[in-house]
Amino acid sequence: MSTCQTCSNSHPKGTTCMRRVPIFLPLSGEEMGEVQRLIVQREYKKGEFIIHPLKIMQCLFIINRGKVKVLRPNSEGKEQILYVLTTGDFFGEQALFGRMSEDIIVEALEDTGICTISKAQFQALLQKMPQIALKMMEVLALRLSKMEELVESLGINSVEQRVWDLLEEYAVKFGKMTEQGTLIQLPLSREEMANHLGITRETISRKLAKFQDEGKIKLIGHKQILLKK
Amino acid sequence: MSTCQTCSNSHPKGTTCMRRVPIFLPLSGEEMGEVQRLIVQREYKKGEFIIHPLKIMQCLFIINRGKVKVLRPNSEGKEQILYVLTTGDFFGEQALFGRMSEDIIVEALEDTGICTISKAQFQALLQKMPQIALKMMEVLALRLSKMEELVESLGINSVEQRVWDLLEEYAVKFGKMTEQGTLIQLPLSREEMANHLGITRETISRKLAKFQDEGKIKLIGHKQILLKK
DNA sequence: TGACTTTTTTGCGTAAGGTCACATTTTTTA
DNA sequence: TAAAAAATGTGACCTTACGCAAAAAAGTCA
Repeated sequence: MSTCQTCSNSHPKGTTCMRRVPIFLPLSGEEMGEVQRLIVQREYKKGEFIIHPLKIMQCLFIINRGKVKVLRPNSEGKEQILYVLTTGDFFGEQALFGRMSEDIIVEALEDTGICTISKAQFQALLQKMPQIALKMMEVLALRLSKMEELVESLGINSVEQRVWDLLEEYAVKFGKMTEQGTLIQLPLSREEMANHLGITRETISRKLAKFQDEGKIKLIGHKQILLKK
Repeated sequence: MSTCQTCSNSHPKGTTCMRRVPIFLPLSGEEMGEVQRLIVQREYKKGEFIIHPLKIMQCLFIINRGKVKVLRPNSEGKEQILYVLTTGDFFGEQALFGRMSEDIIVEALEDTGICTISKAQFQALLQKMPQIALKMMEVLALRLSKMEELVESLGINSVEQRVWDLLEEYAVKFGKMTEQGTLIQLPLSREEMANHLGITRETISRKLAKFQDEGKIKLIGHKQILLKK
């Protein structure tokens, strides 16, 4: 299922994954070493569940490599995708505050390496190194702001606008500049994108086809889109 | 427009508004007194803007009495209501982390008393009393969870379900138990509720009428709803 | 209390997205 | 590389909420 090893073992040269994690950036080298020893590294295969109602782990997860999707399923089998998280992002913070992370599911979108710290150890860490709490608060505030943006988009933008906004977001996060425009490596399938935007698979297909007809984008296979400039 | 006075002045008997504010609960009596001296109390009339793009104040706002709505307007004049906040809730935390609070508007829904602490002073406070940061982080995580719920609702629930969920939420927050059921004092107008749920004024009217026909609720004037048991 | 204003309700036609069924393309696997 | 599987695209039809307009109800103020 998943192998365990200390994070430092996997970086023999001493370059640690912690440098990529914003919430640990304010720490001194010595403090980082201390945190390092608490971290357990885990590996997840594409499609594997990292958090699942049937698989409860009370710890903080920090993505070292790869991508995950965070989603809430509803009773009728539909699912709302909340985030796509990648290197340096954390999740599982709900569990740290005693709140059961209700029905959140986190699934690996590709092979993913994750650092975990147990709830108890992380809470002790917060007491000892309050800088982490400050930084974490900042990241949470940012994520909140992001979620507020999504609410605005779901609430007042037209479907077409929502799809376009998503492309622009992905262009920034997953795009590479080329001569013809920005080439986006899509992290989600059509169905998953639809589940993020609160629409259906068919609708997103139609909107993308429309954008292509209008010359705004070029669909390349199913996993790439060229956003023309 | 708004009067200023230290919070302690408005509570001659020494009972301070701070006791109602979760993020200050972990503080000792002495620490509370210290924070108290940094607080400036302001009063806002119903309909007055507390945060507005044209009225930038870099501070943390804590509601002492009353209710406010937090909303994001879009370019076409529509507005998405994000939260209704009340006694003990805070807002304006975005500004504390250097992020411009883009286009957020906060407006008083009724006459409201608010405690404010300047950005600089609050940041110093966080350094000095890290318990506040821990508590604030917890509250932010809770609010994030709330926003995720709203996204789920906007994304996958039917309009009818959304309206019903809102009634149930208000029943908990603003309802009083009576013999016939829960009497809800609505904090928002039909239009505002619609702006929260991403639908139109007319649609929410129709759904409420339908619920009434089905015997689930009883509309009492425009500002009260009886949720029958 | 009565006139006035604001908010809400309701009817009706329309547009937009959902649903279903099936064709097509891409990706995966043998 | 070919066959199988998975994902995506497309057309026809249907449902639902929107938008406009006008009526009704509730709230407000002199």
